[in-house]
Amino acid sequence: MAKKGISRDVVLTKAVEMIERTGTPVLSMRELAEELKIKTPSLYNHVKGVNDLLADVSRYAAEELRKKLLMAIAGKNGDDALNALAGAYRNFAKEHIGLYKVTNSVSALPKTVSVEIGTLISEPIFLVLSQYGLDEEQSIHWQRVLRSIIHGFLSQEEAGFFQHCPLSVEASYQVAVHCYIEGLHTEARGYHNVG
Amino acid sequence: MAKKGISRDVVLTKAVEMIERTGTPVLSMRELAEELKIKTPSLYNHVKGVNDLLADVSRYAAEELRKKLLMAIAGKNGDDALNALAGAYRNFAKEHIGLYKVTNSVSALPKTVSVEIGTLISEPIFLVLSQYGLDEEQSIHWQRVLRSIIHGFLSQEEAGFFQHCPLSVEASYQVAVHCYIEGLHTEARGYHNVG
DNA sequence: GCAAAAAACTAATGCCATTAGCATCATAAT
DNA sequence: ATTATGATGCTAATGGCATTAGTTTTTTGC
Repeated sequence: MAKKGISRDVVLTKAVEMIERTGTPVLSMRELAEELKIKTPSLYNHVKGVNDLLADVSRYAAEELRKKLLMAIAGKNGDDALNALAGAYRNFAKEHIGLYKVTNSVSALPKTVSVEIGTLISEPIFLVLSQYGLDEEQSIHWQRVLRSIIHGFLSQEEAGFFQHCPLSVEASYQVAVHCYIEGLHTEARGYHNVG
Repeated sequence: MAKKGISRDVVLTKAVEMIERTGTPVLSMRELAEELKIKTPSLYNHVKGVNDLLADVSRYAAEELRKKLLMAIAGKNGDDALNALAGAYRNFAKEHIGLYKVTNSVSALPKTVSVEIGTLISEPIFLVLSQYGLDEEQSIHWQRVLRSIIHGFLSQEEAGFFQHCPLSVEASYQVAVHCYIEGLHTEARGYHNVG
């Protein structure tokens, strides 16, 4: 009873599918095996364990998010690009809540993986910020701030903290992003003007 | 072999102690029992289960954080109060990283508990914002934004996303908070001036 | 065709939370 | 003082989980 056409890639794909479906960043080897119609221990022919697998899923999720961010800012400049990036980030969280959560549950992962994920996501941000004429230190500060705002907002929204109040969450997000852009302009003005 | 002086409160206290010590928001009934020098099933005489206990720990953590925020803003106004609140929030996360994480891992909790926790933490923020003369909608938006910035920053810092870059994390936090205050002033100016 | 590697299986280990049922002790009522 | 009751502890058992060991079967490379 061998050869069911299962490879590391097939396992990874199924894991992603399950996380997308359930919307939670947790994986069960048992359920994974069940869906692949094999017994649980057979999974270990393809992956080292559940953490190994989760690391791969995290990498995949970060790459997907990165792609969306890059696509969103392609051909745009300045505030347009920033707004597009913020919108794409939120869309990703809305459409792929499970994957989004995975990118933020890096605490359990080896540090090398979390650094890798951090870089994948911060690069599109640096790309946009590069048009504001900040020096290197300021770029890093403002990259941190943008990620904080976006991730902070999305994770609180996802946690349901905004639910018990009828006020538009989208509008709040606009306020947050607009606040950031204003602050960024004020900072950039200290160096030289930006269009 | 009965009566070891264990009550629900003693269990809760030990749970908090363990979470503080390990810095992670997870509880093991086995380890908890071991530290209390009883057998695991005996815990069930005092708590319904691990989720029940975690809900209580979350409540406790939120109350502690709330106290710190209220103390920080006591007697302060406007930007002073905002800066103090932001500083106290970060101090709490630094000094009680486990408890801080618990307040943010509400996903697993019943919604009633997460709403309760959300309210405990948002009230000090509304208190500070009330001095800026915003209308009710704007207050809610800006409360959401402040929590997003603070929580987003602290959770990314905690996740180690800022570690691989030598630039001062404290300075980045100042940039974030300053950006928020600037934006808030711009918004408030639309209504009337604030001192 | 055959040897070796790959991939599936069964069986077993050990961790965990939780439940059931029993024993013991403190206390309050008789 | 004695006895009933309830609270608190225990042991034993269940069932879920990830993981490992060892075996069998199939594919693949020569």
